Amino acid sequence: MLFQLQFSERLPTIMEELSELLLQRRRKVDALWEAGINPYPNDFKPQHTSADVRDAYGAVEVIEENPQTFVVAGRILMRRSFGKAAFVQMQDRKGRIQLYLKKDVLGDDLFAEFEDYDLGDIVGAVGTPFRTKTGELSLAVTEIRLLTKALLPLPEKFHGLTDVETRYRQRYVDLIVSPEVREVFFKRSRIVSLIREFMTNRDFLEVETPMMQQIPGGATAKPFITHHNALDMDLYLRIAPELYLKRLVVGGLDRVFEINRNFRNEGISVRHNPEFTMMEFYQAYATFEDLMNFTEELLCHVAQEVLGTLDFSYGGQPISFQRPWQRFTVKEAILHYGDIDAKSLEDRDLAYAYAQRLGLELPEDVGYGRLITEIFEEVAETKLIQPTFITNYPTEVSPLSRKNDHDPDYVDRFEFFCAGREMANAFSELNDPRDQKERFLAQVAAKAKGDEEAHYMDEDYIRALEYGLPPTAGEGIGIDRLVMLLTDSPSIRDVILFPQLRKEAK
RNA sequence: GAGCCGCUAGCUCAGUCGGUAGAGCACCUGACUUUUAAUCAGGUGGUCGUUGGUUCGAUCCCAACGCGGCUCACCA
Repeated sequence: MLFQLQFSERLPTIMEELSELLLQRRRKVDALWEAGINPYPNDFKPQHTSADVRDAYGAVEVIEENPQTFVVAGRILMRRSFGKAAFVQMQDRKGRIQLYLKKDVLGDDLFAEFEDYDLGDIVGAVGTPFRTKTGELSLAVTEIRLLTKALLPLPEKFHGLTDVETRYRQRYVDLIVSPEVREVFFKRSRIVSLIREFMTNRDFLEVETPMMQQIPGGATAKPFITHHNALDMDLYLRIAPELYLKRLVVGGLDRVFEINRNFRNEGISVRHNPEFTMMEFYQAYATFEDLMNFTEELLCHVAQEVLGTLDFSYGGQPISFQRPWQRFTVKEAILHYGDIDAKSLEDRDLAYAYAQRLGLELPEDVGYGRLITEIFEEVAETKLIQPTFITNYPTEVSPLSRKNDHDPDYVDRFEFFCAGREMANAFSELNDPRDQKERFLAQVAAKAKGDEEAHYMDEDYIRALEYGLPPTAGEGIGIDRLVMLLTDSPSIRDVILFPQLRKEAK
């Protein structure tokens, strides 16, 4: 086995057109094999991380004579050599630690081997902590070993990797050299964990529902289509889990949540990736008003834990999560941020004329509900910098929401905005199967008229409602956008490890 | 899908009013046993995104295309 591996590794390199720089590294690997050294061993077990060293000695000013020995492993990022000694900066999953190597400690042979290491190589080292003249905590290395040879050189140490295309395509390089990028994804993981913990503590059950659906439902969006060969059936990648989660509430799982991907076949922008992560949750016997309070509690908890404060900034704008958060109805927001009086806004034709002045291109027979929703999005959405709940959405644009008891033209729904973006959408659920069927039929009619994003009829969902969905409120929170907000990231691509790009140009 | 901007060494960037390119880092050689973007001396490294066009000559001017960024449209 070892022989085969060495044999294959030592086959003459196919003469690709490689620069001298790249050929040098390959020759080093050949030389290692020839010297009987495996450049890719897998028998070194690190017992500590850089954080263990910091935790144990970071606060110790004067380190005693016989400190603890640490066994660490990581990637070499920097080296400063002095002939018979060298400083090396090594990075592992917890951060960076400086290693100090001396020829008289390592011996001539091992030191010579070390001198052939390159930036980017992965090494294992044994050493004891000490402080350098300048006070930096370092490990005085007694043993070091090459664990993985790197064939490609790392980006420059000072400017790092700034080419955004390379950062997204080769995220592995970005993560190696950009501590602030690592930090964003550590925070993302922490945010998701906190949400999961918060939900679980409130007795919500985490579930997973189909990503591949025969009828894409639960949102107004264009789906991706795929095909199952054995069933010879087209399937849609889900645009939302909503209808499945509510089926579970029918089934008696009356507090459920799911954190997972949705897929929407739409444009890509700093706010949109074709696949994105949502948390959706449903709570029986709750109303959309309960969920406003719930949302405040959840997001304040997450912000406090992740940032240590409720006051932070996004893109240079101060944001305060201090409660209570402001609340407007759709119409109040239009009147507040737009340039139309209350009486005119109530008049469909005058409102339509206003929409035209705003440059909105709407069909002449557009319904009043959709009309004022479009006006709201145009005049108010980007101005909602501080956390804001918007309520009183028209029934026309809310085919899955419960009608308001006092005004059936509006539904018991809110959307949550912050930093000028929609972050969440929630409503008391429509659980009257006959009403739901009529709403679906209206959507089907709209689809027949060419509305690509109108909902499909879902007969099984109606059947589920006929068994009885308890009074329920549900909400979806955009995780990527929340992470953007809490990490001050200008683009959704900065919070998604592998954002969608076109195929790489040759 | 449209508009604008960008693409030069492994990385970060200069540059050529058209005469086939430079720097810093990295790498190689040498000096150096406490550095912090270590320092000092010398050196290697490029089909200037791709394909055409104009021209005696194109990395530079023009066109198309590719990829990326931003804005707009669609949307969460």
